[in-house]
Amino acid sequence: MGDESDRTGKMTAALRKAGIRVTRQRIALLAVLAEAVDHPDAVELHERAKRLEPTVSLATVYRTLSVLEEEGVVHRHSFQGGGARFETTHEDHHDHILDIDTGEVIEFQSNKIEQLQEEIARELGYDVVHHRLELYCRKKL
Amino acid sequence: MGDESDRTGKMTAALRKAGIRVTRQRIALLAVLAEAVDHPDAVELHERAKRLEPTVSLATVYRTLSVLEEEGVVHRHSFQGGGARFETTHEDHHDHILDIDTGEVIEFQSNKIEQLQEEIARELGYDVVHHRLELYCRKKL
DNA sequence: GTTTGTGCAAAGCATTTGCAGCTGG
DNA sequence: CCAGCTGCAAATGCTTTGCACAAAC
Repeated sequence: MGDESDRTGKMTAALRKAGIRVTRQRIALLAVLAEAVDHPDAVELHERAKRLEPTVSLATVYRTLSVLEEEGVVHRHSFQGGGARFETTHEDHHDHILDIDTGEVIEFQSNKIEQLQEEIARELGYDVVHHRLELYCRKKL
Repeated sequence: MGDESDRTGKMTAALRKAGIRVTRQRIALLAVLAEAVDHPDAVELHERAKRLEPTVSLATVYRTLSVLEEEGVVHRHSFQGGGARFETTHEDHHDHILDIDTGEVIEFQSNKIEQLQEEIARELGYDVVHHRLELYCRKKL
């Protein structure tokens, strides 16, 4: 709980820093994002936020998510099937495993793969600006 | 030219095999796909196909692409920004580099990365069914 | 002749936007 | 106060679909 309000605090601070007004709707969304351990989509975030602040509209959820994304506070993922899903940015970069059957998202991290990517791009005359790596998987029996 | 009609031939064969009728519109689309070296989207494919067969509609392009995808004849890619882009399936599996500035697509292949992916999934109790790896890059100076 | 494919226009879906009113600083 | 938000509803962009006609086999 301490952690959670810390994160919310950091987020509101980020809003303030960006010269952006701190409204009831935005606070609600930030709280929801802070406590989310899954990777919810906009509709899901909207539903959760409405429980804290019934006046939030889906349009505002989208607008706020875009602002937060620009500020680097959240990441937007466009996995296969359905709409975008969001997560709060955390320290370490990571990629995702998606459980095909359940839709569950598992995070992982591989420096080796990262290095190989850079290497491949370099050999072809490119610099990697960002990448997308998703493993669509099924649980082993 | 021989190669190209070979590929078209293989594709029509694939249609026949799937018990699907071979129509003028589908032949046009197949020809366009066979000669495409880039990764065109549906609208672009529609425009090219219309040059061969003016009666093709965009709806049919989409419908045919879905059939071809199910038959494993083409692959659909959903890169960031804009709609889906298509390419004919070729022997070797590969991933993509996307030039952020030009939209150009470069293919590459890395067994090492592939192996690492399997390894990571296995350790977490998963089998990789398929994956998506895209490097969004900028040309080095 | 059936059965399947086609064009057209309308519908779907996720997301964005214009606008008149509300509200934070 | 007044710029910056907000909800609402309408608009967007890509893709799919219902339907009556056309064309494969």
